[in-house]
Amino acid sequence: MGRIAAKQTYIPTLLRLFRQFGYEGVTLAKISQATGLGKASLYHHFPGGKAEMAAAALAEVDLWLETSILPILSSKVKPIEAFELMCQEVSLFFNKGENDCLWAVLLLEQSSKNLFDSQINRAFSRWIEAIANVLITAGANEIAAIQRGEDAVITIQGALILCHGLKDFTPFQRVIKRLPQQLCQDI
Amino acid sequence: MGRIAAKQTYIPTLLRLFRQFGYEGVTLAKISQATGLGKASLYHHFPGGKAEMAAAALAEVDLWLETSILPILSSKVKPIEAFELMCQEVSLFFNKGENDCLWAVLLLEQSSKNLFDSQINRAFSRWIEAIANVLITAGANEIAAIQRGEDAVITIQGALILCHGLKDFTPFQRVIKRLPQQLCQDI
DNA sequence: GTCTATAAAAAGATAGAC
DNA sequence: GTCTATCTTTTTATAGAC
Repeated sequence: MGRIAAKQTYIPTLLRLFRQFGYEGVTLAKISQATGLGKASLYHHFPGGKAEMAAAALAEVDLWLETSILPILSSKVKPIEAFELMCQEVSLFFNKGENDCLWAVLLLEQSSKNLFDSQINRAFSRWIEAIANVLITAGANEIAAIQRGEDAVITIQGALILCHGLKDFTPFQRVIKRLPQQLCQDI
Repeated sequence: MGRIAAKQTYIPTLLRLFRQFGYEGVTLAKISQATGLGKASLYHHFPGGKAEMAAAALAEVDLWLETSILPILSSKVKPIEAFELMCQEVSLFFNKGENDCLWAVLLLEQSSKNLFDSQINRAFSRWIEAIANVLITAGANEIAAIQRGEDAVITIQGALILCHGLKDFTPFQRVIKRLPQQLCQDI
């Protein structure tokens, strides 16, 4: 197995660990146990150490956005249908609200050097812009469209936080179900 | 200065550190530097170590909820006025969106033992219930009222995340301004 | 490509003087 | 109540055998 393919094998585990415990909360011991690899082997695949492992997890989320979300929003279907497909993917990715969002985890930690901030900034911006473009194409005012894109991200991120606080994931499912209509309201 | 009074002196600093870096991201070295106290002195005030220091910071947020938010929602003013006062306090506490929320930070970290989960759960529940009670008193349906309370928390938490991602705090101010009307809509 | 062993640094915590 | 010094454990990271 080539090095790139080998790395791919461990990335879902890395993503799970970093979004669950945060950057500082993940230790090489935890990673070693979760992957079944010794520490030295981890450094073979990720010479940059923990920072490179977290970067790989973050890249996986970027890839999800690029391949599972943005294409839907660039397709020619009606806005309401695009948003329904988007919400379906979101619900799947976050396991109906039970998964944390790696973006939020890394942002809130503000770990020493803000290693990942610009990458996360770009991801948020691209998502918001893609939602706004759907609405603009449908005739919406540009400023209102961008605000709705922001509202969508706010709703998703806020619902994930609330649900983890309440240990009740029904609010996430409720707001996700409402979101497509909300985004198209009065457009 | 008595021990309790002395502790009080350092709590704002502790709150700032823990909400900025998270539980795992805060080190005793950082606390020592930020407070100007040596490590041993910190243990004099907080024999329970880092966990007790984080608990003190969290208690400060609880106190804010109890003294600055819940009384407003128990007062006899009109719902729209109560929510406007609430949002004013929220904006102040989070410095117009620039401060992180300690609840969110600690929740997302899921640090080993979930030390603070039940406390945060109770805080969210109390806040939601207080908002719902305002609306129920004004004649709203109970289930709808609770959902609006959830929506308020979702909006606040989500906006804080988004703003930190975008490094732009205007969305927080926008949704906070809109929130009172939104909560009273069609009630 | 994985391992054992080990180093080097950082972090949490304590003892005891003042 | 604060300090210096020290201890213990954890964590990151590397060397080198297989």
